[in-house]
Order: sequence, then structure tokens, then C-alpha cells
Amino acid sequence: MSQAQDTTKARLLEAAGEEFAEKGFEGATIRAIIERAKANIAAVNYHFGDKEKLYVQAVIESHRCGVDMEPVCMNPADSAAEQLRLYVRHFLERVLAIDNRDSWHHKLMIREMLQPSHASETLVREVIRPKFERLMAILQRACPEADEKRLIASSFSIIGQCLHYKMARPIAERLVGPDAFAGLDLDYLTDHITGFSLAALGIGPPIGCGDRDSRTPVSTSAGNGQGDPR
Amino acid sequence: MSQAQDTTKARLLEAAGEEFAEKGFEGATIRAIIERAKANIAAVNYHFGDKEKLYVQAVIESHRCGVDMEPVCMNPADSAAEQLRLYVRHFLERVLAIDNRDSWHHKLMIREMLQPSHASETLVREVIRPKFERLMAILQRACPEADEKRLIASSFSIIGQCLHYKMARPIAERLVGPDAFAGLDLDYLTDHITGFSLAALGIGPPIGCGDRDSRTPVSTSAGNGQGDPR
DNA sequence: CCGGAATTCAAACAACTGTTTCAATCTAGT
DNA sequence: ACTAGATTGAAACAGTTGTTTGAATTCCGG
Repeated sequence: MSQAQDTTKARLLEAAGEEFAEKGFEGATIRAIIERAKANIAAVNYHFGDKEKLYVQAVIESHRCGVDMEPVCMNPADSAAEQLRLYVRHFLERVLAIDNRDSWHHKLMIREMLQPSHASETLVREVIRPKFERLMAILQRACPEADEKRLIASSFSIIGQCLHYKMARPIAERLVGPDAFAGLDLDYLTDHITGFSLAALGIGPPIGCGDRDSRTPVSTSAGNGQGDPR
Repeated sequence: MSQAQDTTKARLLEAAGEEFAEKGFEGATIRAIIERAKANIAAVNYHFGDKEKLYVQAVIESHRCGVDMEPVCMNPADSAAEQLRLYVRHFLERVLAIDNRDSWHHKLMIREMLQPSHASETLVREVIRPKFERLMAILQRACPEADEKRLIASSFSIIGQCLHYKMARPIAERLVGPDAFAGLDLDYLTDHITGFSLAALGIGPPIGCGDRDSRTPVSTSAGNGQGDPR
């Protein structure tokens, strides 16, 4: 069906994704795309029809990298706290990626969030909603007595914390300085956001007001995230 | 100094702000702006020089609405928790505004965050940083023992929660349905985000989980207390 | 090797972009 | 009323945009 190959259509889609993610729909030009893809200018019309259909296809293409969360890591035997930790870490991995090839996928999704196009329905249905319901399930396990409204708001609280480092990255970096911002790496932010949210939900110790040193007490990598000797 | 008047320059700036906020820099056209402002096409060149300078001026203009937080509400006698609550509420008021005339100010700032232009330096220096340091001061009062890194991350956690409702509004609405989304109004979100964050910081009861008494009130001036206890 | 379909290519198209020009008009100051 | 400056107006400019065309080329089953 789709292209792992190096066909013109696939290169076009990849180039379009990067260009659209970087400059937006209006900012990106077909000529820049076909140059990046080393294709002819008529190729986009031949393979996709017009610029807008190419954009929609690029957004849809950026999905495939988004649905790989499910099989990867979730272990039903893990505690809700540990599952949340894995969820946050996986989310942040994509959010903090800027150099690798997958970076434009998330960037394009962000643009689609800010200014939904015809592709947004598909985007929500096939990518965002599955992720969202996964998080909702984790939170419901963690807080069995919370009503749905509270679960939704809490999900948005967690997603919002993660996405902020994607959305406001340039501004945040300028705000606190490059050095301080560089210190907020994947490990630290995973610990912080997980700990912050777990404490908010009543699981685990509060953040920051430690009587001890400031290192977050949640275990760092694939260990159990839950229990911790304060 | 500037225009409360109805001069062409002022109308141009207002129209440009709306148009830029809605369509982005590349998407907005000068002709659409001058049509909205009922001005001639040469006016933008005469008053501002070119399109980019007009954009920068529009971004700068959107500041004036942003610095009014300081004098308004903060009472040094309030507790840190109460100050945080006012901060969050004030932030959310702007974030959730979509219909009123000020809505494009925030929208434009969001665009500037995603894709900083020459105006971002001024934006950070004169608007964002003052707000940010105000929040940092509140958090430092709340958590005197937290180091700066933790304070920064916690600030971003709070800001991220609030901004998410601006950034992802169309997607979030489609995600949970219009009715459920409409339930997340200013009052509810203020309670939720404030409670969520205070609990995370170790002040106040956790959110949503019934294992403890979720009614334990945090002192709130504006009337109702903690989040709705079902 | 042949022949038809699929694909690529260079060139040109019309529409729209931001910008400029210069004359027309309006607005004080005298 | 007159004039100098500020502002507005309509038209045209050069450049770029997305799109189309039709021939040239490649690909592949017979």
C-alpha cells in the first residue's frame, strides 16, 4: 500500500511533510517541496492532484508514527503509576525530538491542532483519540472514584504539560536561557511531569517541596515507578 | 501615545492583528487587511513600510493587553495558594476568550510562540518574562525549598496546562465532544488546574481521588472552593 | 525487441502576491 | 485664501504562486 520505497511519490510526501511542518500550508511552496524531493514540479499534480490534497496526505502520513505506542511498552501488570510514567516518557520522546526524521510528524500535528484542516477528522479519529483513551484508561485505574469530567481535565493537564515543550519551545528557550532549558531533558521532564501529576492525583509524594534534596524521588528508567522511599 | 483613536493607522493595526492571527503571516494578505480596515492599499506602505513591519507592530500592539495583570489583582497579603489561583484564573480568562475583540492578541502570541519572528525578542522581554517571573515568585513562596530548575519546570507545568486549552481547542473539542468540552468552563478549569497544581506541590488535597477527603478546602476568595466533589 | 502505459520533464499559463508610483485630496499654519 | 506638508487614491509594477499542457522518457509484459 504505502511507501517504504524510494519512489517519487514517497519522497514527495516526506519532503512535503517537512516543508509543511516548517513553514505551514501557505508558507510552504510546491517548488521548495519538489526541489527537496528532487522531483519535477508536475509530479505533485500527477501523484496527488493539487497542493491541498498533498497536504492532507502528508498529515495522514504523519499518523503511522503515532500509533506505535500501543504495542510497544504497556504492560497490564504494571501499576497505574508506572503506566502513566511510560506514557509520559513516550509522549515526551516525540515531543522533544527535533533533529530526527520523525520530528516533522509531530510538528505537523501541532499545526493541525492550531488550525484544523480537512485532515483533522481523520487525525482525531485514528491517532489522537486512541492515544487519549489510553491515557484516560490509565487515569481511571489510578483514580477509580473520579468522574469523567475530572478524568478529562486531568488528561488535558498531563497532555498540556507535555505538549508545552513542543509548542513553546523557542519562546521557553529564550525565556529561561539555553543552558537552563537544556537541563530540562527527557529524563528530568519525565520524572517531573510524572511526579507532578501523580502527586496531583494523590499518588506519590509532592514535587519540589521536598525536605530533602530536590531530585525527584521517582525511579528513573524502566524500573517500577510507583513505590519510592520518600 | 498610541491609538485609541479611529485613525487609519489604528484601524490598519487592528485589522492586521485579526487577519494575521487568523491566517498567519503568509496566509494573510495585505489586500484582505486593507479591505477589513477600509483603507487604501498604499496605506500599509505609507504608515508601516512593508508587510513584515506591520506584522511586528501588530505583535507588539498585542502586548498592551498582556501587561495588565500586575496592577489588577495581586494582593501581597494573600497566601501563595490564593495568588496562584488568581494567576491561573487570569491566565485562563484570556486563554478561553474567543469571541471578544481581544481574542486575536492571544492567538497572535501563540503563532509567535510556534514560529518566532523578529518580534519575539520584544514579546519575551516585555510581556512573557514579566508574567513568567510573577509565577516563579508565587511558586517560590509556595515551595521555598525547591531549586530553580524545579521551579521552572513547575511553572511550565502550570502554563502548559492553561495554554493547552488555547492551542488544542478545536481538536480537544472534537475529541471529547462539544457538550463535554463546554463543561470545561472558566470556573471549573480554574478550580481544576489550581487544585491539580497545588496538590502536586504538596499544598492542598489531591484532585479527583476519593481515597482522601476531597472536600478539604483550600482558602479561596472568589467564592466556591475546590473542584466539584461530584 | 516491441508497444502501450506509466512517469518525468521543461515550458508556459493565469492568478495573485507585496510593493511602488504619482496624482488627487485633505489638513493645518499664516 | 494660499501654500506646504500629510494623507489617500487608483493604477501599474515585477515577482512568485499553484496549475496545466504536451512532448520526451522510462518501465514492463508480450
